[in-house]
Amino acid sequence: MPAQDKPEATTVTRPDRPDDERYDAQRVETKWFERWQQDASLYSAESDSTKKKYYVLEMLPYPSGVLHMGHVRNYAIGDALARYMWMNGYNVLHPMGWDSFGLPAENAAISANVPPREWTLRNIAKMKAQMKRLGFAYDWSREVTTCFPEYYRWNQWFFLKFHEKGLAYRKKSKVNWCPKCTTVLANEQVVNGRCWRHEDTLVEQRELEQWFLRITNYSDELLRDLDKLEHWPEKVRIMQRNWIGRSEGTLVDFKLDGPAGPAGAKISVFTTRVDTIYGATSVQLAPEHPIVADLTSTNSDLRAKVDQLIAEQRKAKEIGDIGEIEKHGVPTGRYAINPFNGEKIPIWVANYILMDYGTGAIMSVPAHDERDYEFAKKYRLEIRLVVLPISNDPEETVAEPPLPFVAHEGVLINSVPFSGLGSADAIKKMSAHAEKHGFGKATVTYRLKDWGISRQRYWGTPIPMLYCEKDGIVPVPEKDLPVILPENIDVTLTGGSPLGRVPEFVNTMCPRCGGPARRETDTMDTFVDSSWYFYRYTDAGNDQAPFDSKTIAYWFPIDQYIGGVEHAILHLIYSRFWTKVMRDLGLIKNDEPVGRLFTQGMVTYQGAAMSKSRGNVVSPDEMIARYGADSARLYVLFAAPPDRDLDWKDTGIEGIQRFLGRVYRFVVRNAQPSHPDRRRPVPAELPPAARAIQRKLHQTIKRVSDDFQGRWHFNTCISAIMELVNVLYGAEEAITQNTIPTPLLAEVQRNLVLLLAPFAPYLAHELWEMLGEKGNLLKAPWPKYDAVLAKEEEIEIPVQVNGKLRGRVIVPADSAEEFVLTRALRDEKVAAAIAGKQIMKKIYVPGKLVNIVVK
RNA sequence: GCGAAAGUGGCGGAAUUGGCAGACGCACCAGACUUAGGAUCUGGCGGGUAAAACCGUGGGGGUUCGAGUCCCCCCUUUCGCACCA
Repeated sequence: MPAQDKPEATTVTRPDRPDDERYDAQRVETKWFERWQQDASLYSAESDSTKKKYYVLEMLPYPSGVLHMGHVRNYAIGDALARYMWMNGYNVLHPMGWDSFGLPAENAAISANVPPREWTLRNIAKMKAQMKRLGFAYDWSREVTTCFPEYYRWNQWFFLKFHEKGLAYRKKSKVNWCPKCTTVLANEQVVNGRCWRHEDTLVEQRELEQWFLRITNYSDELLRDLDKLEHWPEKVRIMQRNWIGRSEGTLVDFKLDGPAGPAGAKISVFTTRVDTIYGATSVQLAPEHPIVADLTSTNSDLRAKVDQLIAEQRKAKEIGDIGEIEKHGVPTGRYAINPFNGEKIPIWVANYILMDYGTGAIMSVPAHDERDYEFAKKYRLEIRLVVLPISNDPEETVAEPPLPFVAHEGVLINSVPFSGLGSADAIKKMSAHAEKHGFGKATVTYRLKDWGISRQRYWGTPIPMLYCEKDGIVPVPEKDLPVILPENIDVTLTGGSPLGRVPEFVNTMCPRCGGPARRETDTMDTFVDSSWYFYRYTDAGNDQAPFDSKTIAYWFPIDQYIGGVEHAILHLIYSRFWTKVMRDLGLIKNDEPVGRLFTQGMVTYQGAAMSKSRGNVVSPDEMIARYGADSARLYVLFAAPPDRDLDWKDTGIEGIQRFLGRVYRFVVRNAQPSHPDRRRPVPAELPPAARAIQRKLHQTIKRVSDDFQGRWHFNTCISAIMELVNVLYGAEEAITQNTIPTPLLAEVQRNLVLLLAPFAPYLAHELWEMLGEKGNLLKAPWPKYDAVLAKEEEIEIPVQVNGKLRGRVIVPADSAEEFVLTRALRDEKVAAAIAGKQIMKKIYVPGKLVNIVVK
């Protein structure tokens, strides 16, 4: 509207932009938030659907009470994918739940005097409200809350099944104890000798009776099936492979020379290089090896030295660098007999031998092992060469290799009757020999140990076991499940399992003999809860079974699982184990729970992980209040590719807000919801300005669609949409002059909204309505691009001379090589660059570039 | 020590298959509109030069008509593993 048409402008304060063109995120988001609230089944997965299914899952959070930006990023990725799949016609399962057992609730009870259940439920309510406000499309009818008896009774049920199959057992052993958690930890929960929740707290070793799950029965399968997980990040697979730590080798028994103590008369040694056994010049024991106790029982001087070694090992573990420890050892004065050659070799105790790997004893072969070499040098032990490098030339006499010679390919010497054999061959034959003579065998060891699940804490699933004086350990009968976690108990006292102080809980009756029995008072590790929760989503209300097998067959495996890499070992290996056990129980058919895994990067602020103690926490609530949920979501997707770490910048989100404002304004200005032509086909012949818009539109649809299918670089998707919007703004003049046909203008706006829908659902819904569209945008069909329309008619070809850019020519896209080269040579700057020189070669890369090589 | 990933303007990042390095955004600069601008729009924005030339993807070498991209060596950062016998 021309300025002279509004004479009152001098007196009235008037924004340049009418209010209805300004994007008010709060107004729009509140409006849709309220509408979405009213439809509880909006995001429900269909049961008995004939559609193709898509199960997209984000790792369920611990209900700490507040979402952080890492959550927002995780869920924004999943939500975009879920919405994209809905728009592509899939039956999408996109659930959410709460990993709601665990220590923080108990600690809150102690510090704030709020019962754990109350504290937890309050937090869940807060976080759920935040999730809803962020517009995440979850099927809340399937919500799983692990601290509810409806859920944890199935933990107990599974435990009984595991127990029946011999996969749950009780044993006394050294276990990891965190003094701050005042409970036991699984091996997976110990990081560099410290508690995974308390970086500053050293884990102690305690001897306790504990329940274990026999994950080691599945070591091999867990390892083998990693190869099937081709859509998992290589990094995670490597971490799991390392954790399982499979190692092939040979067990060899060395007889103890002289009198034996209670620990026995032989020392079993594990080695991967039995081919070097003729070079063994000592046996080295871990300081905590049981035989060491025998050997030192009459020698207090030696005992003191061994204790010193134990202390050194502990200290090194505490510092977290057992690898750096100075090698130390003491001779015991006793000898062991090498069963291969009958040789007597000295027994030492050394601080670099670990009790928890292999057998806690090794044969020391200084000539062929770096550590043994270092040790032997230090203590002047014999170094005997028994393997030579393979020579390529059989005539050549092989020189002695530099020591230690650790290559795995070699030829045995000094090892009659095995001399002359190659190492690999020798290992097989010598293992067989040991087995035949009863002093050893080929074997496989794993680093993976059974999963200790007992926790001496209150806020967890009670382990459904009883102790009867007469019948011993008795499982709670299935019909008596769930064993309810008592409420209103005082968890503030310390020392022992809190449940042990609740007589009503502890004292019960033995189901076998009717006599008095005591309940198990430990609770389960919370990783039990998260090992199978995603199965429960498929049938969350089932009170007859954990789930329905047929429904699982439809939904599993999970198509896309998204979460932080910090669970690469813990949660993800336990989940795989649980799946395999459930399969063997006949409950499910799939071998693996997760088809595709995506690990998103961390969200940092000022270069560091956000944490309350650092005071660098960016609050999603504050971002929503300032910029709106769409902006916050779009920004976390735009600022970096999702697999990379993202450093939060407040100015960045402002740019996103501006962009959404531009989109909004464009549609407000150009929407023609009741124009009769808006649904008509776009004419085949278009003026150049219109054709440019059409071309850009189809290019953008292609780019965004391709990224969803492929590499998930949502940052570039969003860039592409920004480019489209920039083109539209560039065409504003053409639009006001009516050069852009209405069908095209309507189509480009519809598609723009559709492209934005997975990322910025609030704005997209608002604009969808503004465009006069009646159908639900959530399931509106994803736009298709036309490759022909996306193609440029004319392209600009850069022309290089000797690889340097000298000019450009504009040619029709389908020009022949001949034509392009002719035009290139005719270019002024190019002609100047080759003047007086001889053309050696002319290269034309179709549609890309020309390079003229001259001399 | 072993393994993996990464290193590109002032910043986040793009360049998907060996083919115009710096898309898109932030910051900054200029202009327009304005009583005003922390709104909006338009333009500029690797270094260098009057303009060119020229130089630029951690460093060095190589392959190629052509290298951010492939190969070799080295440096740095992050992550994982770490006396695993």
